[in-house]
Parts: sequence; structure tokens; C-alpha cells
Amino acid sequence: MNINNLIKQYQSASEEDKRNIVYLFASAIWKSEYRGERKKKTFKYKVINEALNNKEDLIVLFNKYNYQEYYYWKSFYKGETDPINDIRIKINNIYAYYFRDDVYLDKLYYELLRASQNIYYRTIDELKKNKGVDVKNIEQEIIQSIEQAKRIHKDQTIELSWKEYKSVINDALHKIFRRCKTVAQYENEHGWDNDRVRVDSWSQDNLLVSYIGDSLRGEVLHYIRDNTPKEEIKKYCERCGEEISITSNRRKWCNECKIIIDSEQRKIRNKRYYKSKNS
DNA sequence: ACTAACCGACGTGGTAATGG
DNA sequence: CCATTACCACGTCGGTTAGT
Repeated sequence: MNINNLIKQYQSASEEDKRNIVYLFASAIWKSEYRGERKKKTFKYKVINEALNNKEDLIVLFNKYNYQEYYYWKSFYKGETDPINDIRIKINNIYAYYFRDDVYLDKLYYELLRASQNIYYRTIDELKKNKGVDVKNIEQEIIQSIEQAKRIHKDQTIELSWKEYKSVINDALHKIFRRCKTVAQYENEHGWDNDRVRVDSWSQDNLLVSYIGDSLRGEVLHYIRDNTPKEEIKKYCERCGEEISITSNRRKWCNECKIIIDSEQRKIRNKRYYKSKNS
């Protein structure tokens, strides 16, 4: 499929045909066989006995904690991709990133999981400098970081089933098609920025695929923003401390104090004006 | 020698919409 | 995504006139 031509076709179609074009485009995406899946991976490091001065207790300890399993999200590609499959992969990944709670966790989670490796190197360093090392403390430190990692949950604001997600994406595609331009139109309006052209294997569709993919991510973020319950912020009058309703982000005073403040400032301004006029 | 009341210009931070 | 643009509801201020 050539997306650039499809956009061109879309622009000159009737309203009904436009809807149909996007519908068929979306159907092709949902028919794509491209999937992603959660996979297991391990952090591992090799414990070198000599580096630990052949200390039996340290060797046993680090061998006990020298690997950690975690999950990550993997898209799989079968053979050649085409624009439809590329977009499907992006759609899969966006869902995993924002709506799955078991992959793409906070960076801290992964750092904590591999803390024992850092401690291992730190210990080697300390041994080199002939510092004393406390095996029990080290084990405690490792256990604590692993437990802390387990307590980390993804900072997810809303839940969304795959089915609901599909309809969000379908709506987004209609929006995106409406504002999407062909490469030639873009070039006419804005000229051409050489940085955007990747010399090998570049085609017009590469640009449109990444545009559509980025836009989809943006639309999903909008969806999240609009469906996240807002935190209630309270504001207080800067003069009397009474709670005030937030009618504007600039509001500083309650109704009563506003009158007083206004008149106080008015006096000062008028005095200034009066002096400038009569000096 | 001021002050109150009114008007309108301009600035500003937050937020929503737009668009490639 | 991110840059741009528009909008809102305030805050702040100067100018002016009428009044005390």
C-alpha cells in the first residue's frame, strides 16, 4: 500500500468516501498479523572468584544474586514490513507503553533490579583498597533493593482495554487523515529539510508512517489527559486566607479583599498621578 | 489636597486547539 | 510529539471626572 497516494485520494474524495477510506485503512491495520508480546529477560553478570580475593562467602553471595529476571515488550517482525505493518507495530507498542502495567516500568525499577551488579563492582573496589567488607550488610542491601523494585508500580493514570483502545485509535485515524498532507504538499509549503531524508531505503511512506505513528501517540496522550480525573487544587486569598473559588489562574483575592486591595492600590496610583500632574 | 468611581489598555499564566 | 496560536479571566495601571 502507498500511503502518500491514499492521502491524495482521500483529499479529493467525498465525505462518505473519506470515512470509507479511513475505515478500510483501519481494517487493514487490525488485520495485520504483527503482534507484540511480553518476554522474559535477565540481567546477568559473571562472578570472578579472583576478583573477590577468593573469599568463599562473597562468592556464594554474589552467585546467589547475579541474575534477575524481568519482563520487556517485544514486537516481532515476520519478513518484510510494509507501511500498514509498521503502523500496527507502533500501535501495539503505544498500547504496551501506556496501558500495560507489566512492561516499560520506571527506569528506577530496572536500576534497582541490577543493583547487585553495582554492589559487586563496588565490593571488588573496596577489596582492592583493602577495606573491610561486611557480607551481611551487602546481602541486606541487595535484598532491600530487590524488594524496593517489587514495590514499584507503573505510574498509570487510567486503564484501557484493547477493545476500547482500538476505538480510540480508529477515531484518531480519522482526525489524522483530515490534517495529514502528502509529501509534495508539505514540500511546497515548507521547502525541504535535508535532515529528514535518510539516504538509504527512504521512501515517501517512511515519512508518513512516522508522522502517523507520532500523531497516534499524541492522540493517545490527549485521550489520557482528557480522561484522567483532575486533582483538586485549592486556592486561598492572599490577604485573609479564606478559600477562594478558582475562576482564573491569576485570582489572588477573595471578593471582599479584592475591593479593599483595589482601593488601596487605587489610592497609591492616584496619588502618583496627582503628583506628576501638579509638580 | 486629596479620593472614589469608571473606563479601557496592556500583561500574564494556564490551557485548549491546531497542524506538520 | 512539539511549536504555534488563540482564548480566558484575571492583575495592574494610567487617564479622567466628580466629589469631599
